[in-house]
Amino acid sequence: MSDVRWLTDAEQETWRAYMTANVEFSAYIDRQMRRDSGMPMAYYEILVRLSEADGRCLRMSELAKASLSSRSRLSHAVAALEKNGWVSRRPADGDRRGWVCDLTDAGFAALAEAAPGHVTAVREKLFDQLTPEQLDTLREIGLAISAGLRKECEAAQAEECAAAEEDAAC
Amino acid sequence: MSDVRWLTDAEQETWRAYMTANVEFSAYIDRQMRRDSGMPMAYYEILVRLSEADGRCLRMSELAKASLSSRSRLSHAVAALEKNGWVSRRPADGDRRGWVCDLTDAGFAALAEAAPGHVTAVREKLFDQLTPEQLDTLREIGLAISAGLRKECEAAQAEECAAAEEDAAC
DNA sequence: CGACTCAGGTTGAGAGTTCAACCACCGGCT
DNA sequence: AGCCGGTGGTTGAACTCTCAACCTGAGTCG
Repeated sequence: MSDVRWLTDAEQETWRAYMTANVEFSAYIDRQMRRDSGMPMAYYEILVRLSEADGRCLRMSELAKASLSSRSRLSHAVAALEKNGWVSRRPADGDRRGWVCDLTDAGFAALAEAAPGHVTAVREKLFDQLTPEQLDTLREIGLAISAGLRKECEAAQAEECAAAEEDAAC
Repeated sequence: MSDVRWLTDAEQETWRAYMTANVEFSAYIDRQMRRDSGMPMAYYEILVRLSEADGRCLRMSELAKASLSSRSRLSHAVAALEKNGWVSRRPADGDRRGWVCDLTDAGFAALAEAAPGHVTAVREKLFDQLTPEQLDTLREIGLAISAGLRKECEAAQAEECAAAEEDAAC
C-alpha cells in the first residue's frame, strides 16, 4: 500500500475545489427543487427522461439507465411518483418480466411547473458564473470523467472475455 | 414565468455532461468508500477535517462548515461516529452552549486505512482522465461556482443591511 | 435585573438511498 | 421436456439526510 500515488499540494487544491463545488452546487439545486416543487432532483430527472421519450414512456431498465439510477432506487422512486399520480406502470408486451412506466398528464404538468425554477437556478449558478471557454472545457471534462468511469466496465468485460476466450460480444 | 432564460441546445449538452459526470463520479467515490471502509464519504470527510485541525479537534459548528454539512447532519453523523469510537465529544470551554469534537486514535487509524483506496480512486477516475490544462480549468471552475453560490448569502445580508441601514457587519 | 433576540446544537419524524435477498421469466442447451 | 445461468424488476431492512421544532446559553438593550 506504500505505492499509493498521493496527491500533490496543487492536486489537493484542485480536488478540493472540484469536490466542494460539486457538493455545494448539487445541494443548492436539490434544495431548490424540494422547496419549490416538493420533489428531489432524482425524481425530477425521472420525469424529464420520460417526457423526452417517445410516447412519454420507457421500460424500467431504460429509465434507470437514462435517469442515472440503480434499479432499486428507480423502483422505489416510481412507486412514490405513482402515488402522486405522476406516472403509471403497465406490463411490457413481448416480455412478461418487464414493465413500462408512463408519464401521466398530471406528471407532465408537474414537470412543466417545476422546470422554470430549476432552469433559472442552473442558469444563475452555473452558466452565469463561467466564461464561454470555461463552459466549453467543462463539457469536455464531464465527458472525459464519464468515459473514464465506463472503462471500468470494459475492463471487467475484458476479464470475462479473457476467461471466455474470444467471446464475440467483446 | 415566460421570461425564463431557457438553455440552448449547446448549453443543454454542457449541463448534461457536467451533471452526469458529477452524479456518476460521486456515486463511484461514495460506493468505493462504503464498500472498502464501511462509511459514506460524508463521514470520511469529517474525519479528514478533524485530522487536519490543530489538536485533531474542532467545534461542532466549525466542523460543520469545514465538512460541508448542515448542523443537523453533522450532529447525526458525529453520533454515529462516536458509536464507532472514532470521535468523542466534550463541552467547549468559554461557551457553555458549544461542544468540541475530538478525533480518537481509533478514528485516526480508520482514516489511515481508508485513505489509500480513496486517493487511488480519485487519482484514477479524475486526475488520470484529464489533461493538465483541463485540471487547471477545473480548479478555476470549481472556485467560480462556489463563489457564485456564496453571493446569494451576501445578497441576503445586503438586504438585511439595507433594512438595518449601514450595519457595520456588512 | 428582565426581556428579547440570536447563536450553538440536538432531536424526532419522515423521506430517500443502499444493499442484499428474492421472485419470475427468458433463452439456450441437453 | 427439464435444467440453468442470466435478465428484469421488486421488496424490506438498515442507514443517511432533510426539515422543522426545540432547548439552552450568550449578548444586548432598556
